Amino acid sequence: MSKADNHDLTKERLLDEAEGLFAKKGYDAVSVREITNAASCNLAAVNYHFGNKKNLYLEVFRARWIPRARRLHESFRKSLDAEETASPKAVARALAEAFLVGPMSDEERFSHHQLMIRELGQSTKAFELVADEVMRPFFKRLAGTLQPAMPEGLGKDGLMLNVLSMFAMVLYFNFAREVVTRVTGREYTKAFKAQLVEHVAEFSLSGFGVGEDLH
Amino acid sequence: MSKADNHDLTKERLLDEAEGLFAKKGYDAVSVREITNAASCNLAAVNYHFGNKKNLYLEVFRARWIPRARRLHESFRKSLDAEETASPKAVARALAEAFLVGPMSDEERFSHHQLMIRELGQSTKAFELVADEVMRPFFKRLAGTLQPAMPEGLGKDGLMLNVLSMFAMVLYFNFAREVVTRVTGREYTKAFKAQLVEHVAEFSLSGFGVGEDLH
DNA sequence: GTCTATAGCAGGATAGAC
DNA sequence: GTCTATCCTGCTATAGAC
Repeated sequence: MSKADNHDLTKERLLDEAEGLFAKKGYDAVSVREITNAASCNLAAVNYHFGNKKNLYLEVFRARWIPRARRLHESFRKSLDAEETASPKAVARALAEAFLVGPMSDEERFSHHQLMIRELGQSTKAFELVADEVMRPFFKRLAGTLQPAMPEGLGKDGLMLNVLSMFAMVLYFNFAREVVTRVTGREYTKAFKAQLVEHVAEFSLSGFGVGEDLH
Repeated sequence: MSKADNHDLTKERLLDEAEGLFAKKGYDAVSVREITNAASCNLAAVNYHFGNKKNLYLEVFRARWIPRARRLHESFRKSLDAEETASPKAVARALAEAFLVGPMSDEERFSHHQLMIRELGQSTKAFELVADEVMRPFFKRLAGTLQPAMPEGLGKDGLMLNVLSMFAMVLYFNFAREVVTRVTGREYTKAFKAQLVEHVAEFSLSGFGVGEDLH
């Protein structure tokens, strides 16, 4: 293995482990020692590769979170293009599918949404990044796609509130698993996730008030 | 002022300040020094009154969060009883109203939901408390209220998913204010909050699929 | 009950050998 | 690039004066 390879590998491992730990426990609850242990490298590696802990956190967003969000949005777009028309029905289903089942593993999806949630409340630098580079464009585009099919008289605000509500659901069902499981008695099996997709798609579709049934 | 008064006041101030700070920054990001400074008392006060930091956190939930949640649920119940029948329409509106405007100040509501969000992801002792003593009973009862009015063929699971979806919205609009503001361009004024209540009520009502219009 | 002082430890960061 | 050794800051928690 060349030095460059090793260099990259260490850095990548650090990013991977850091993301998992930050997602699970939050920035302040994770120590640099914990991260470097998990990545099987030395304590000094974080400072060498990223300067400091805060910067590692930011880099997790830049190098991992944002690209994944982009992949997620692409996956959503693709399954949408497969349909003939971008009916609200198709949009609702494609979005639910992408976020609740989507192109990533359960672990990855959980980390992804945990990190998002942790940032949504605060106003950190990572939040700015996520909000401006990913969320805002995504919501705008989603609103644009849905707009032609929305009922008359629904203003720009109303449209965006519909989009946000739909997003609120996928977010909740991803990150509040514990509560969902406790209240419904259901584990996140394949069958239950399919049911969730169905539910979110139907619920949002009706919520849009377009008077169209999913079935 | 008697000693007992002072004792209580210090303890109460500690709980108040601790809740605000924990909500804003998260457990690990807040130091005991920060809390005692905010409460204008001595560093040792936390250990004297609560034993240790972790226990203060738990006590914030026991003495502040849970009672407030109960008040919130009562306020919801009351505005529901004022209506003639517990139609889905009335339920949706009352719930949105209670959680988005409700009986508390903006600051208080923000703290309340931030703390909830922070716990939803983890599986801490505070979460157990919140989930078992407050959320589960509330959701069950809500489901019971809605059940008679739900469409035929909607199973127990489907009903609970409806309840959870509705809750997901009020949660999101309360804690993701920054994003909502950035995306809609709207601040959380009285008018906008009224619009949010309207939206959540309408969206959920349609989402329930009961084929009834809010107006 | 409230304070000061401090013990005791874990954290982030760095210097310098290899 | 990676490691060890170490500095220093800031934390929780407690002992003991008042």
